[in-house]
Amino acid sequence: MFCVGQVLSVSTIRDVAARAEVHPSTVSRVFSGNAQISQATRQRVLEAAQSLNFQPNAIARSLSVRRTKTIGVILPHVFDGYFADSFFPRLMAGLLEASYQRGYRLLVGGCNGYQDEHVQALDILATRQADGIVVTSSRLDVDTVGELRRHNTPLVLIGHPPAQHADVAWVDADNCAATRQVIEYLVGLGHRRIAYVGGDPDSSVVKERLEGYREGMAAAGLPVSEEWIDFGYFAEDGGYQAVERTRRNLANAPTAYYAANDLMAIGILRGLRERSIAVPGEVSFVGTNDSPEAAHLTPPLSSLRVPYRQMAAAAATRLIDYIESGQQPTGHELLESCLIERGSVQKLEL
Amino acid sequence: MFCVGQVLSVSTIRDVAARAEVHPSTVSRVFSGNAQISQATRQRVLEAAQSLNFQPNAIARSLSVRRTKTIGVILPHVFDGYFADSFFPRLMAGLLEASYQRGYRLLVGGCNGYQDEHVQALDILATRQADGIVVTSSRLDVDTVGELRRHNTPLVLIGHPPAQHADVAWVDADNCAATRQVIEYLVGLGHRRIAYVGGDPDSSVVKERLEGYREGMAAAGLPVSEEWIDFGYFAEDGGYQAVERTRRNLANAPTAYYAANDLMAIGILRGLRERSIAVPGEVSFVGTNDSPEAAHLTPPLSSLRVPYRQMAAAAATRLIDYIESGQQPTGHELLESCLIERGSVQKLEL
DNA sequence: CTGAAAGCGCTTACAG
DNA sequence: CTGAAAGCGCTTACAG
Repeated sequence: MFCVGQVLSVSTIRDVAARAEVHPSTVSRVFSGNAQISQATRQRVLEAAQSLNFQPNAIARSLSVRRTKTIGVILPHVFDGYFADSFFPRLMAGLLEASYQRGYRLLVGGCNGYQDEHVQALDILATRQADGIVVTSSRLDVDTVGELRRHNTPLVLIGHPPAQHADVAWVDADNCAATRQVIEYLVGLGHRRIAYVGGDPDSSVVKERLEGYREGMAAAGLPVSEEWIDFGYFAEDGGYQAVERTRRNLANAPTAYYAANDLMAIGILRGLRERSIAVPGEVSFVGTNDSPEAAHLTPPLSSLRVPYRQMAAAAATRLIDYIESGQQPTGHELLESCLIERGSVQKLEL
Repeated sequence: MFCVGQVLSVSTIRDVAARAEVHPSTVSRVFSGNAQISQATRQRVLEAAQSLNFQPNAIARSLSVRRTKTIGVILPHVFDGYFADSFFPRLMAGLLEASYQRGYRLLVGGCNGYQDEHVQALDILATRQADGIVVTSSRLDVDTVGELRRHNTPLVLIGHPPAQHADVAWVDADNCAATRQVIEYLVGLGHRRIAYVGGDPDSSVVKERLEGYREGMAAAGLPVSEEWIDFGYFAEDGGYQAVERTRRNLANAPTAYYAANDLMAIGILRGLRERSIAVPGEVSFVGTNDSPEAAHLTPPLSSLRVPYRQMAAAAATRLIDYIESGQQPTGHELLESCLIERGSVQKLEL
């Protein structure tokens, strides 16, 4: 075949060995780094390698050492909303940052729904394409963690583990506590009727936040009307509909909304506007994630900033630590969220 | 070592062979799919595999067939802005979608700047960790494409290739034509003094758009004042500063702005507001990317929607086609952008 | 349709 | 410090 330019590293360890007049194992030793090699032969080998444009084949090495320096992650590529949310880019940034630092790469696979997630993850692990996996979805209806643990696979979870897998390694934000603090903040501003608009009720974050909401209300001695609790499935339109559903009984209508993401908060804003409700004069609202759009809304959206990037970096670091120590990961980390105060919240005028 | 649960596929092809009482090569044949195997022995092998929880080791297979079913992509994880822009998630969604469909996975590596990009890419390829690579950045000051081509490596570029590599495979949006159309649209609404706010002038997209801008102005017979051309480096603050710089000479101030991303458009909006300039009454503006925030600004932002996801999917598909056909990729695709009209643009009242 | 053998390109205990 | 050998777990031309 006719080829222009030098083809990618066609040479192997034995070509280099021949040229440097040493045994292939010696070449291997200078490239795997640790072994004791005399300056002289190292020099010769390096020169030979140089001139042959040699780079060790990572796949061959992986087969030999049974390690790929790769960590896996599975993403539900069929859900458009997944990529629109600011969780995703921050997740990737954190994973990449930590992996790069440790000389690892990310093997990313798609999945066509939550059921497929552990299938894909297991495939990656069973076929030895990655050394471990970080799991991001913790849906209560799909036992991804259980499925993976059954196979005794290095895993760290971003998010809380389900109760039966409490001893798995995980890192998460303080969802319950942070939501509770938001509620307390709103209560402190005079709000008494506060709505909670969650995402998908089958996800554990949403439950944790709901719990924080209930705790906050209870701590303030406020009753919770079930009319104030709604699930917008993380979509703009879900937030919009939540307004409708939570304001059927006008006498009991909320004066403040907490939304589990900013997109729903935007939908809530739209719903309030359509009803000519002054924002934040009559009704305040707080979003979650501090997405790029938050600061630019009218009014600017107060939002609970969740440290996704740091969480992802911590998860990857933890996973790599465990991979390299050869132990099954355990233990956890809880990272603090932080409320960014902006114009969408106001003291309630009585 | 003490282990609970069944460990991940410890068995190999020869364990299965022993159990099924066939030769290992036969086991290999039933798993690699193509070979002719009698129903009877296939059955026996499958059962043996089942009971041993066998899954073929992909790394070993890769070493043997010299193919990983993995495509590489390098991301500049050190640039925060990269992950904030809507380009990134759409890129990933498209790459994943196409890869998944073809049974490929993505090997994602970080890079600590544009100079590092081809170093990382080359490393992935030279060490045979991926079968090909999709390159996303085309910076005019760093010859990533040239570096990769020199090594005769399967590559497809998302974006226009630099002139000296015109024959590389690429897919891109119609940046020049689309920008030109935006300008013509603004001209049609009566605007005569139109500003162009680009991103990083060292990136080729930005040049292409600038060219479209100049073409559009020229076609309308309008002069271009160099004061109207500014570069905001894709940052909100860059857009804000562009307002300042383009309005020093008030008599010559633009009545419309085109920004090469939405974030800069948001900065422009802020700059205009601070000067109490009515939007869109006095000044119109158009962004690019139709990011999630665009629709929710006040006024809602008109934006040029670039089909990043489709571009990425097309690039991955093209790359995989080429990998599987064993040829060096060539040819290209140009995908159409689409202007989403919203409230930030108005007919100029004279 | 199936077996036996050589090979993919490394690594690493074992000698010396 | 270096060599010789066996092995990592597959694949695939070559026979039959």
